[in-house]
Amino acid sequence: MSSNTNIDKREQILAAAEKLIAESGFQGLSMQKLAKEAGVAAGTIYRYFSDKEHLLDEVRLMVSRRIADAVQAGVSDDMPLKQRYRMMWLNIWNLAASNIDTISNRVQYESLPCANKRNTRELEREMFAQVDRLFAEGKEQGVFKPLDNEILSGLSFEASVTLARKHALGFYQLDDDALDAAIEASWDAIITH
Amino acid sequence: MSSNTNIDKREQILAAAEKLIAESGFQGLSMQKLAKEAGVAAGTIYRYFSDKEHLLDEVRLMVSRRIADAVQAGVSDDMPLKQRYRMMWLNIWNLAASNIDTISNRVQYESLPCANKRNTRELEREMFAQVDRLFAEGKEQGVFKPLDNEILSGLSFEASVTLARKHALGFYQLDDDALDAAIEASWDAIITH
Amino acid sequence: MSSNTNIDKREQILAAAEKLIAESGFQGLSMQKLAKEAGVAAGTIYRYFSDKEHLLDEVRLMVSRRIADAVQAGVSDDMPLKQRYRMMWLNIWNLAASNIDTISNRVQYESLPCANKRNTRELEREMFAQVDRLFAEGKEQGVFKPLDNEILSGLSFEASVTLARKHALGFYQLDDDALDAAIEASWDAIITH
Amino acid sequence: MSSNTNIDKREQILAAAEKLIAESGFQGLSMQKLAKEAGVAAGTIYRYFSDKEHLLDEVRLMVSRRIADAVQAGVSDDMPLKQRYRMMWLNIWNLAASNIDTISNRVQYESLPCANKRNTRELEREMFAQVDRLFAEGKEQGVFKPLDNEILSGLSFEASVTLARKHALGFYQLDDDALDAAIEASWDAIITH
DNA sequence: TATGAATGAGACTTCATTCAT
DNA sequence: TATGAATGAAGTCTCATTCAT
Repeated sequence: MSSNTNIDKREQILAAAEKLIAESGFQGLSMQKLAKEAGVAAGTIYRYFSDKEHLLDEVRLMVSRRIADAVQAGVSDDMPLKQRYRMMWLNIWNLAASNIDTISNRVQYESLPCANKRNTRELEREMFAQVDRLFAEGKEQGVFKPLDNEILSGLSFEASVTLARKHALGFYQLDDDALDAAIEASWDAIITH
Repeated sequence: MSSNTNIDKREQILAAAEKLIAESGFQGLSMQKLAKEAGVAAGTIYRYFSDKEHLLDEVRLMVSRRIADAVQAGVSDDMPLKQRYRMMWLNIWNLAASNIDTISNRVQYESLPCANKRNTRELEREMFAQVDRLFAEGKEQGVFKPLDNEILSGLSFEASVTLARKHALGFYQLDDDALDAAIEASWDAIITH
Repeated sequence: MSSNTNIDKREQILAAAEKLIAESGFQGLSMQKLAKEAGVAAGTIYRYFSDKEHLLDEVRLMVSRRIADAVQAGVSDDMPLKQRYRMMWLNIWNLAASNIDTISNRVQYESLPCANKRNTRELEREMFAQVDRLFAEGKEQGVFKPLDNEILSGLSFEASVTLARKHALGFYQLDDDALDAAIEASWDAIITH
Repeated sequence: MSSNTNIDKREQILAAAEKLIAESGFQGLSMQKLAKEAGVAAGTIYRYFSDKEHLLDEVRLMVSRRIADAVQAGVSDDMPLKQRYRMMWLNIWNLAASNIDTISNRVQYESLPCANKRNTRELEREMFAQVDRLFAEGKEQGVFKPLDNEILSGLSFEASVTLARKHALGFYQLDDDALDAAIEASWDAIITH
């Protein structure tokens, strides 16, 4: 019982943190507000996280994990390349649509000092394994250009993120046809012609 | 001499602000630190900017302007489309190389509340007029896909930004050939096939 | 012990505030100085009062309550009118003598914006119920002039306040006979002749 | 010409100060706002007043002088006592009606540290010479009670001030009859019976 | 004499963190 | 282990005053 309670408290705090960040950004997150939202005392937070920076690291990791799961949802290695690509692209896009806060704060998460810690980066790498496998396989088959995975990603999926963010912020509207055209265009960027 | 002392001081403050933001992000920018870095008293800042928010607006505008100038440097409308595209792409890339701070914090600037003020957005639109003309002309000639300029930009130049940032952060190394390949790849994204 | 620690701290702060205001007026009251005088940290004040304005409201209320209690001390409705009047008049006078700070700053308290809030005024009305009853009864009996209570008060007790203040500030000296004469004179103002 | 200009500037500053104080109280008076309102540079104020405190002293004196003039307006020593009394009482009352700011800020002026400087007090004494003569004459004739002038004033004219202030602040309404009754009542306070 | 840009101390307030309970 | 009152450094911003022009 008690061991579960601990885990729950930790999760409670992380969940509350994510919620508050989504609502009011990082500047809006104070430890007292967090304590209140999580339903614990301020001092309790410090039993699970050494300090605010550590807490933020963990929040970021949690969010990355959720994004990774969402992006790779429904994708399996035996699907055709193009189908996998479209699926992940749309997963990213829909993530933005259904969960604007998360995506719109992604840049905030990326701006955090911890984002560059080697440890954190490796973890994220692992989480996006499916993406890596897609690129590796595509290059092996000669479908994709022989470029570093990071670059292929920057040319394709990052466009999805960028476009989704601008879309969420209301820079423009996209109908289904235009969305499809954007997917095809980003596909053009990484395939050989 | 005396007539542009004011202007100088304003510039001093803006330059110092940009430097500090580049070094430690927005959270790291306090008015006291800024005053010290700019070599003025804290109160002096308030002669030129009504409050911190206004200051940040202006920093953002200055950075946007610098980026716009740098991106469009050397580009003229009578060059061939491809040459213009490569030039701007490389301008972005080199901007990141020579001025890591500016580019690496671009996302932070975009997260600022003011980034969505209509006024600010229109100004940025004007600044990137050359980019808009490139896309317009390319679509007219049937070279580019018939997509919204914002989307074409997201598919091509934003990739440059993304790749340059990751490169600057040391995620990977790129030799000249790989760089050239990346440019060609992003070009593939926007042209008709 | 622990249950009334909070109350104590609140009282500490209010008492310190009253003292500092008495010493140096409202302009002299800074939150830092108050914290020091109260023996707490600056931030602690904000656990008990949302901001300076709220603090000042509460100080005012406390002072009003103390004055009301002191003024009406020992007075009961079954005493003769004149005796009640003299008692209250002297209570005011003695309050000034024993507690110069409080009385000498009464005008300052009255200048506070909160002094005109309906809520606050009603409270004060209740506190001076004894005074109101005195005037009501006196008018009923035909002893007092048929004037509004506020006006009767302005003609009689306010004179006590005014004279006590000037006396406390050293404008003049008053022996017991003169004091008695002043009471009788103010009594003359409100009775029918 | 130049000597007049100096005087003008000084007056300009004092007038602007009074206006701003009437509008927003003492807390609202900053030297920069004052400079702007007076149409001079901030530094200029310091050519005429050694510091803010000195400036406030002078403002207070000016206001006292204006009040003294207003109070004694139309009163001459050859009028009957009662007429003089009524005239001055009404002068005070009307001053409050026509110039609420001045009267309502009187308490603020009285709270100023300088209000107790001997120098200032003597000056005010002189200004209210007419009042002093009224009381002296009245006592000589046996009409007034043989009390100190300060006390007679506290029993009579101060009531006028108090009532006028509360009236101006909206504590109650007074018609002409009630006003007349109040004057008579305060007269009762100081005459022998 | 007049200016007004510059100063920097100090105002109010927030908040990450600690520690006695 | 959990609490939450207390802390005090640091934040943004104001303003009386000075001084080079």
